[in-house]
Amino acid sequence: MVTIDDVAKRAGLSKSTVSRVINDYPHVSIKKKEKVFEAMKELGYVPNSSARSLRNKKTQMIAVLIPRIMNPFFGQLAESMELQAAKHGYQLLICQTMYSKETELKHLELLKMKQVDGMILTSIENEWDVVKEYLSYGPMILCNEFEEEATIPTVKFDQVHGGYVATKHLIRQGHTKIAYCTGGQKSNVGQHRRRGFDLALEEFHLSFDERHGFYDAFSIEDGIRIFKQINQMPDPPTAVFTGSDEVAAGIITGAKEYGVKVPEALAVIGFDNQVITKLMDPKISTVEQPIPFLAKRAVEVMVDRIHHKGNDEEVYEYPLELIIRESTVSPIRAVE
Amino acid sequence: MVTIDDVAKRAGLSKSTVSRVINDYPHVSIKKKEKVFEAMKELGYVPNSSARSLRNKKTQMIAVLIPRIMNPFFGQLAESMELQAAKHGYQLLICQTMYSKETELKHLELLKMKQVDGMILTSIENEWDVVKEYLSYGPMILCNEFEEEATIPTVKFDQVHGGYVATKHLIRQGHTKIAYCTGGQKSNVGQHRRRGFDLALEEFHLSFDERHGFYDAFSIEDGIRIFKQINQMPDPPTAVFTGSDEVAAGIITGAKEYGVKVPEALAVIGFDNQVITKLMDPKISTVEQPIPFLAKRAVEVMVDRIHHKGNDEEVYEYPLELIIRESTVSPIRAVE
DNA sequence: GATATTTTTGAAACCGATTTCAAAAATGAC
DNA sequence: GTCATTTTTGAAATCGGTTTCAAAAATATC
Repeated sequence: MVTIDDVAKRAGLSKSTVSRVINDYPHVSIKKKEKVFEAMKELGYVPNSSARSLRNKKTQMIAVLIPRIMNPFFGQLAESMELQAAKHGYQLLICQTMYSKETELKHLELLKMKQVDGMILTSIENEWDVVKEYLSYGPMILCNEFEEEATIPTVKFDQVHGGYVATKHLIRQGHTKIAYCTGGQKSNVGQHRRRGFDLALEEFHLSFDERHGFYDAFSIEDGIRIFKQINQMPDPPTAVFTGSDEVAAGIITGAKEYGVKVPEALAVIGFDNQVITKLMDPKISTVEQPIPFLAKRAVEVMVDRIHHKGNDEEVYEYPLELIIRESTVSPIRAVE
Repeated sequence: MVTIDDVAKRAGLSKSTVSRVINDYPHVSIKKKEKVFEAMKELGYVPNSSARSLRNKKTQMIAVLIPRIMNPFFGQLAESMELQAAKHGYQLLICQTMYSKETELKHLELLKMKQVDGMILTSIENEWDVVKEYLSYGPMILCNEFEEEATIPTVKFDQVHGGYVATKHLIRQGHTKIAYCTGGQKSNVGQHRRRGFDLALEEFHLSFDERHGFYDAFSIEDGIRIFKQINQMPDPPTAVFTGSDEVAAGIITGAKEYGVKVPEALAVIGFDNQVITKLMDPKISTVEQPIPFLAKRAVEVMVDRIHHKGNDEEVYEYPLELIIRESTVSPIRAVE
């Protein structure tokens, strides 16, 4: 392995000088600088990153905690963040919690070990009181998920508004019995969406039938299962608000199997605006979350915090936009 | 920051002894061992990972090069690898090349810098002659993609067979004019699939019309575009072999738009067996690649190579399985 | 040309762990 | 209790960089 000492010897200089050249410090004569470059090239020298990290107390790595890569929302978030991090000279360490508290805690240790310069949390499995203990070990920010009482930078979507516009759209289509169907009702993201949902109902003086609440919906399979439950109800809902496009796709798939027409007999709205919304028949109405913007800002804020710029009270909120397609628009039922 | 010296001082011992306890070395009396554990706990000590890496010359990190996370095939591969790597005590550094030669080269430097203990290549953008130069800097293996002349461990699918069974299936359904529609014809994965495709045609004494070859198909949009091209042909194919489920989904979506019936007027077969195949109407016939097995073996081989176990000639090949659904099975056309 | 000032350079300390080597302590054999 | 052997322990070297500090060299000032 070629070390800085080898380069120094070859160039006939001290390693201090070589180090200065590597880091582009001033006070090195052009002659010697060239000698160093020549020696580096001849030997194919590249600085050892562990040694650099140890001395600089910076690893140039940022960890991002996501539930799992194959969740399209988090996958896209991770992809965008990786590209953005690279632009800032950082590696992104993608850590999957797989929805497990223990796994999340294990990943949080990375901050203690100084293996990463900072940590971006996109979901939280443990109680905030547990997670916040790690704040003293390095910069942490929230992205997507959030905590009311957390005093760390937060980059999020306006989930209340997202839940509100989606629900209002369903109501405007003439629906009064709307099912609510999401995963992780514990999360604040989920709670805010629910608040938006409730807000819309209130505005139109509608009430919610608790039997129409499903809080374990994550996947396509969950959507299919839930459709079956809905289909057996004596007084079924005529519309479903879902927390993800996958769940919406599942419900539509289930409906097709049982010959229930979407949107005529059952309107379904998704969330995220994943590609699948444009492929399903009918195309799925949904709420778009501008993920790349969120990712970009999150990485920027993280990099700032690593360099002690910005402050812990920063909160950035991005708007969500309703996208109307076919799965909610029934000519029979339309009010306006 | 709490260091091993702080722990040593607190326990009234030397850091050598503390280090022995941390690494569970023998020859430490039970009494002192307990003292060390107590001190570590009181101080909340965790070893600094950069320091460890520098001294051990091991970072416990493996890099995996993939084109991009949002490509479902590579996303699933990355997800499976991450979980498997964690089991072996390794972090997985997911590096997206975004199909760029330069980005790939930049990531390869990680091996030079000793930032990772090894590298798994799942796709190759540069010429192999360029890539192989990095072999001297650390262990590298191929997973999914492969190179005939490469002398490094390879974990792959039997793509020839995959292309063959899919094509044979189409032929058996009575098709004689089959379009071929993939991305990256440069890759060996693609070439082997094509070989399987050609093999099946030969077997049934069919010829291939070069106007039915599309080699720039990666995404759903590409599929839609290609359908339009096919639809305008004077003598169009009656079946399409595609390199991914997304492209197949795109073609089907395009066909729907133009009122062309799948599979009656156009049979379409996908590749990968992604969830989308079960959601589309018609459900997409496809070739399943057992990604988790591939990922598991790749990580195992990588870990072995890091510990100088195994050898560079290892090649593991996994079979691909045809999955027949609706997009290729037309009652009108069936031969058998 | 002597002196003051600035620029350039290298020796040595340092980052936080692991490992070697030799000394100290404990144990065993008689 | 003495000597040989084994176990336990710590001082110091090491990994490969960066940074400090002081000395050397170059330049400026008069």
